[in-house]
Amino acid sequence: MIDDHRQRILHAAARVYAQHGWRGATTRRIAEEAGVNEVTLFRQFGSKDALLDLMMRECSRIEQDATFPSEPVDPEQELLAWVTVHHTVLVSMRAIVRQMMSDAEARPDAADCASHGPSAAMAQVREYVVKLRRHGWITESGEVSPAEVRAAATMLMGAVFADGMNRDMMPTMFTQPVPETLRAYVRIFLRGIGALQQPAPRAARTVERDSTSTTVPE
Amino acid sequence: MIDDHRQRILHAAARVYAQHGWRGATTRRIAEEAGVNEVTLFRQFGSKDALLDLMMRECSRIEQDATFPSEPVDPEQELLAWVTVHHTVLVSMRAIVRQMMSDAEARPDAADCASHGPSAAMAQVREYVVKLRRHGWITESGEVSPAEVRAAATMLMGAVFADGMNRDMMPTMFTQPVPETLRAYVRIFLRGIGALQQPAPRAARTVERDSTSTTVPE
DNA sequence: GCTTGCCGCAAGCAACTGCTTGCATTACCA
DNA sequence: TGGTAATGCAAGCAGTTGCTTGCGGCAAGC
Repeated sequence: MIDDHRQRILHAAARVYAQHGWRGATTRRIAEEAGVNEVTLFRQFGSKDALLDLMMRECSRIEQDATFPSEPVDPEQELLAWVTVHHTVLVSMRAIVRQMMSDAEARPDAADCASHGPSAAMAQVREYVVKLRRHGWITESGEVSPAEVRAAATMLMGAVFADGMNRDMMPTMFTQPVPETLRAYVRIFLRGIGALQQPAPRAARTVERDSTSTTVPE
Repeated sequence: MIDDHRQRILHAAARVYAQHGWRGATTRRIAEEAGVNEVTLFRQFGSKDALLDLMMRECSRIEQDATFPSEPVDPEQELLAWVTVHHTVLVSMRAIVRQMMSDAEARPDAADCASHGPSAAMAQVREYVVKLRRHGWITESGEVSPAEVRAAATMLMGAVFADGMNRDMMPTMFTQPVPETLRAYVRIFLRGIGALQQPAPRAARTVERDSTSTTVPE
C-alpha cells in the first residue's frame, strides 16, 4: 500500500510510453494517466529519465510462464502450445516493444529490455531441441546439420516474432488466421530439423500422430 | 537542378527521421542536415508534417531490384540469391523501418510505407512458389497442404524480416553469420514445402544438386 | 536595366516540456 | 496533541519546437 503511487505511476508510464515513445511520454501525460499530480512524479523518481529507466527494468522482469515438458512426448503439440503462449505475450506487448526498438539507438536500456523476452524464449527453445535430440527425435547422423538445426530455431522464433509484431500492420502478408499459421510454423520447423512424424527410434515412446492433425484443407 | 534543394531536404529528412523518429525529426535538425536554412524548408513544403508525409511517399517508391528467374532451375540457389538481396535491403533500411513501425499508430502513412516493401517482396515469393508448383517442384498431391505452403512463405519472410531488424540488437538470438543463416532459412523453407532435393517429375529439367551445396560442416 | 522568384539571415511568437519552488492539506505515529 | 512525511495546487522558469515576418542578396529572363 505504501508504494501504491509508485506502482500506479510506473504502470501509467508503461502505457503512455507504449503509445507515444520516449519523447512523446511527457511527464504531464504520465501524471494525468496515473491520476497523480505531476510534481509527485518528480518527487518519487527524480527525473523523467529515471522513471522511464525504472519502468523498463521492471518491464524486463516480466517472466514468460510458458514452459516445455521435461520430456518430449508429442513435439508438434508441445511446440504449438508453447508458441501460442509466446505469440500471445508478444502481441500483448507489441506496442511497447516497437517503441523500444525505435528508441534502442538513443537508449541502450531499451534495447536490453526489448531483447530480454525473445532471448529467454530462444533459450527455452534451444533447451527443448536438446531434449528432442536426446530422446531420439533428431537423429545425430541425419541429413540436417547441427548448424541448420540452430538456424531452424532462429527461424521459428523470428517468424513468430514478425507475426506478432506485424500482423496488425501488414494485413497482406498474413492470409490465414493465427492458430493455423502457428501450427504451420511448428510443422515446418519440425520438418526442417527432421523431427516431424518420425517416431523416436531410440526412446520407446510412440505417439499417434494424426490425432492432432486438425488442419482444415482450404 | 531545379529541385536540387527539395531532393536534398527530402533525403536529409529521411536520415534524420531514421535516427530520431517523427517527434525527434525537428525542422531545425533537418535543415541543418540538408545544409539549408530552416525557412526554406517551410517555403518548399509548407509544414513539417507535409514534408515528412512526402518523404514517406517517396520512400515507398523505392523498388526492390531483386527478381526471380522466369523459370525455376535451381530453387535453393535462386531463393538464396533473392533472399540475400532482400535481407541486404532490409538491413540498410532497418532504422527507418523501426521508426515507421513505432509511429504507425499515430501516422497511418508510416504503416503504409513500412509495409510496402515487405508486401511487394511477399508477392514475389508467392509468385515464385506458383512457378515451383507449375514446374513440378511441389507435388499437388504431396503431403504438404496448400495452406501450409502459404504459411511457409510467410514464415520465410518473417524470419528474414526479424533477422534484418533484430540481428544488431539481439546478438544472443543469432549465433551464426548471415550467409549461413539465410541458406538455412531457404533450405528449411524448401524442405517445409517439400521442394528440396526432389527433381522435377513433370518438367524435363534435371539439376545437379550437390554442385551448389557449399555448406561448411561446423 | 529592371522585374521576378528563390534563398539566407535575424528575430520573434505561442505552445510545449522538464523541472523547481512555496504553501496548504492530509494521514499517520509517538 | 504535536511532529513528520507524502501529496495536491498554483505559478513559474529556461529551453525547445513549429512556424511566421521582414529584410536584403542574387541569378535568370524580358
